[in-house]
Amino acid sequence: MRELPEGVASGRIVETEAYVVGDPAGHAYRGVTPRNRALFLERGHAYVYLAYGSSFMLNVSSETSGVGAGVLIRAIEPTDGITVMERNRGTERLRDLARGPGRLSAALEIDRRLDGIDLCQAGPLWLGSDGRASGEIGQSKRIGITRAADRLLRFYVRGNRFVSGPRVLDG
DNA sequence: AGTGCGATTGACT
DNA sequence: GTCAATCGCACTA
Repeated sequence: MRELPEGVASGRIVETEAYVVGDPAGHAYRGVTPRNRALFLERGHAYVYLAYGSSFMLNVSSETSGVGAGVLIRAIEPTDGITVMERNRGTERLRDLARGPGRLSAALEIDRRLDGIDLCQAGPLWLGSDGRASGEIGQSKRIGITRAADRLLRFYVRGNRFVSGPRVLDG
């Protein structure tokens, strides 16, 4: 859920990637730095960084305080605040609003200012559950990385059209 | 202080 | 399908 002056924008998370403890592909692999410090916060905090000079990536810290690991949120299925997201993305194509981590951040106006916030309590950005089943979960290799590229740490709602990249086959 | 490189995207052939 | 833009940051010296 993203709380903005112009209203609430939110959606269901349909695609994630895990960057686990001891993972050479993870930003926490080489220890704490100014950029990745939020990965070492208690699970449920936001780690936001800029990739390729233009795209913000939203992650959720996933271990206890002092241990670095996180989950990258790669896509959401938009449910509320569609108009706001359309304006932020410069398109009215629903499927393109938040399919991909950079697009998701653009749609929800996520940037470094949200780095380190607690996503488990109400605020400018937070996570909630509507109690509904998410659907069948597929598993695959992570997208766009070179190290530890064969690990099956990407998870997505199988067949969901708001998932970026492969969404049917495992592996 | 300088350098190389991405957890991507959008434009283009 | 291919490819360049773009810049903060981690790494080397």
